[in-house]
Amino acid sequence: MSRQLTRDELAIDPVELARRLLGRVLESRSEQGTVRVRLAEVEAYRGLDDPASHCYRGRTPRNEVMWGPAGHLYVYFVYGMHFCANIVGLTEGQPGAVLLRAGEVETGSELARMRRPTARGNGAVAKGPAVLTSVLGVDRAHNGIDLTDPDSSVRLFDGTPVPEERIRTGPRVGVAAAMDIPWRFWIDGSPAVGTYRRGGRVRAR
DNA sequence: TAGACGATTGCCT
DNA sequence: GGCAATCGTCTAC
Repeated sequence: MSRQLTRDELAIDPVELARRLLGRVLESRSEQGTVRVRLAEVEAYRGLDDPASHCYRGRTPRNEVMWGPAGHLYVYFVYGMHFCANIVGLTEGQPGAVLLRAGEVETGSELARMRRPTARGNGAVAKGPAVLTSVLGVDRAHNGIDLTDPDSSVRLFDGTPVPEERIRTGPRVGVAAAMDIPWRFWIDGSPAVGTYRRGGRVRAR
């Protein structure tokens, strides 16, 4: 069993944190069972100087968690039907977080498939931020949860390290602002990482 | 208080 | 590859 990460290890710049989170294992426990996902794709959002970040326009009730201590989970609702999960980085008073985009299901693939029967990748991978949250069973109720607390239902473990040469970086996905900033990190060759889609969604209708 | 829109996904052509 | 679904959050008035 691998070691649970400490708050000190997560209280760093989100860009550096994003790189370090690759290969880490996120575990969610519930009455249904346990699902463990090895993170394969993440994106950094650094508060005040990043126009794509939820914190760019200041502190609001929604982004409150991002302003708090590192190692907590920031979950938000998007597009009227999906949840996305972030891990808060930096220290208190300095907003910033890392969006969890995709991962490989290590434990509980049956439960994962049950939670997301139509998901791409048949339960072995969680490809996409909203797929990742539903596979883990994470929703609004998990907003603000402490990933470094041994008693939490969602916890973060050190997993297996990723060799530097397998880490790739590129522009963030689906954000219209600051598209040129290469703050997306992924593990090269991971089955959980999809093809790149340009940011700046064209509005339908 | 009304209106615009979003860190997405999956169905349909 | 195109685009609809769907609603919480934020901004402007």
